[in-house]
Amino acid sequence: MTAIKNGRVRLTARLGDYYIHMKVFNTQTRQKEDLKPIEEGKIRIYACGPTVYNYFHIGNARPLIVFDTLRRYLEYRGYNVNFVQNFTDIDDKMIQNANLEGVTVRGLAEKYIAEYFKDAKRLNIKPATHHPKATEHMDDIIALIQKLIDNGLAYAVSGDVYYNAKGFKGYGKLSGQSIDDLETGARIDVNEDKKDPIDFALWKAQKEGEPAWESPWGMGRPGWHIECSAMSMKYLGETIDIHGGGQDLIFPHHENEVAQSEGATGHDFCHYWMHNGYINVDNKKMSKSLGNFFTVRDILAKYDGIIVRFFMLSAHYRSPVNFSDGLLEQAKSALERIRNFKENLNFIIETDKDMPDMGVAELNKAYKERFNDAMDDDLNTADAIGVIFEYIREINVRFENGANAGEAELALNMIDTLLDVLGLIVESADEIPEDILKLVEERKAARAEKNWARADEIRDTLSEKGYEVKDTPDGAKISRI
RNA sequence: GGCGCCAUAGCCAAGUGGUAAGGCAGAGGCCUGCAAAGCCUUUAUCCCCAGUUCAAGUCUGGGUGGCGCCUCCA
Repeated sequence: MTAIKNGRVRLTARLGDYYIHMKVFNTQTRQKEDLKPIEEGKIRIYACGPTVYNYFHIGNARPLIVFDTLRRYLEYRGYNVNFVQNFTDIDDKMIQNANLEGVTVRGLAEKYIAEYFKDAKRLNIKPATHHPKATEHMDDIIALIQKLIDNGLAYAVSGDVYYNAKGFKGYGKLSGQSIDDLETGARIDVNEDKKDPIDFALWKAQKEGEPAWESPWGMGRPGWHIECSAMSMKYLGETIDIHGGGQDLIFPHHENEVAQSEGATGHDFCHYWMHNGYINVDNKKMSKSLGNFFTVRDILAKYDGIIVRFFMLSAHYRSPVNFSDGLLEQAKSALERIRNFKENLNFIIETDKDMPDMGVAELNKAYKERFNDAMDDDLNTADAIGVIFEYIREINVRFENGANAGEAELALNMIDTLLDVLGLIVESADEIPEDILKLVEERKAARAEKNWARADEIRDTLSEKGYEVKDTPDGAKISRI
């Protein structure tokens, strides 16, 4: 199969019965690689979800939006995507905030999981195929820890269980660190029970007043990393295609997941590691510990979720992006152009002029290919958005003097399809109420008599009622503001 | 100290070694009763210095500036 881009012919490799176009940047190899699914036509993705101890912030929103977009794109390309995103509902912060809010850890989790779905919906993030919770998978977690002990990669010490990092020969391969370097940089751990400073906890013995579960090592709770290994394996099998998350999870979280999963199964845990860049504020990483973060909830009070989503997708997912009100304003204006385009198309459909076809079908094909090429190139959403705007101009030029409804419908379907892949909902015009239509008619009469004062007066009235009227050679166009 | 990332117009941003997409903002114009939308024109010695090459924003080396991971964090 060939694809023509910039006048040059690009050859794509044939793999099995599929033509695999997509390349993704793999953190482990630090290069773009062809995405070859384990199972033809299917993709298994695990993305680390939020710890549900508070509303999620704009930094958390980035991986949610990025991997939701990846999932949407793969589905659009015909893959069956099994997308798993966990909720961490037990850890130190959960316990701390539950105490602060005077609720149980479970109550805290329930509250913020519900709030998560509200915010996610406004960002147009689809629910994952599965949303497993750590506290509901204790048996799986415990079994996995036991297996690591049996494999000689973990040891129990007075109710705690630690992973013997040096026992896993691949330790450090994801983050590109050698064990020795890690050890040099490791902080002195107060815990004397660890055999080595780089060992990490798989199970933590219960402390006074903390929630705990029964285990072969006594009452306790899982360490930070083990839940992802256990739940990934349960829902996606021992080897997955893609694992996603923020760059700050590469070490230690994902490195430890590799050690846990591969230490237990003896084979590859994940083929492609995809990590998104940070959201910065004033060029500094936004983080919970620095306290310079904005919750999505706060931002949504001022900006539509789709504006936030567009803002995120307007840069490549691996680049750091600065966050500010000014940039959201720019995103808002850019979306306005798309909205106008759709409104103009709807108007053309209503008007339905008797005009010859203008080659929209061919145009759609060409632009869809360019859009796909952009997305195939490591999910280059910024480039894909550029393609959408170029398409908009191209159609605007061709439809300068109107078009037949069929052509406009083709264009509308095209733009809706592409926007949907990116998860960008741009609302079409609602039904216009009778009283508004009457005013529009009245204004039309006034204009025919060149009674501009009256025409402008009606336009103001319409504006107050939330409608905007635009005059075109083919009549007045009315839309909601 | 170890590992790594980034630097493209006023702002945001894409860019496969062959001569700078797109969006926002600004200026001028077309259209228009006015307005809006749309269209056209316009705004870049691609951080600096060397090198490789017929050709470098793109590759190599060296600077400068900014940032991150190695510790809870997306």
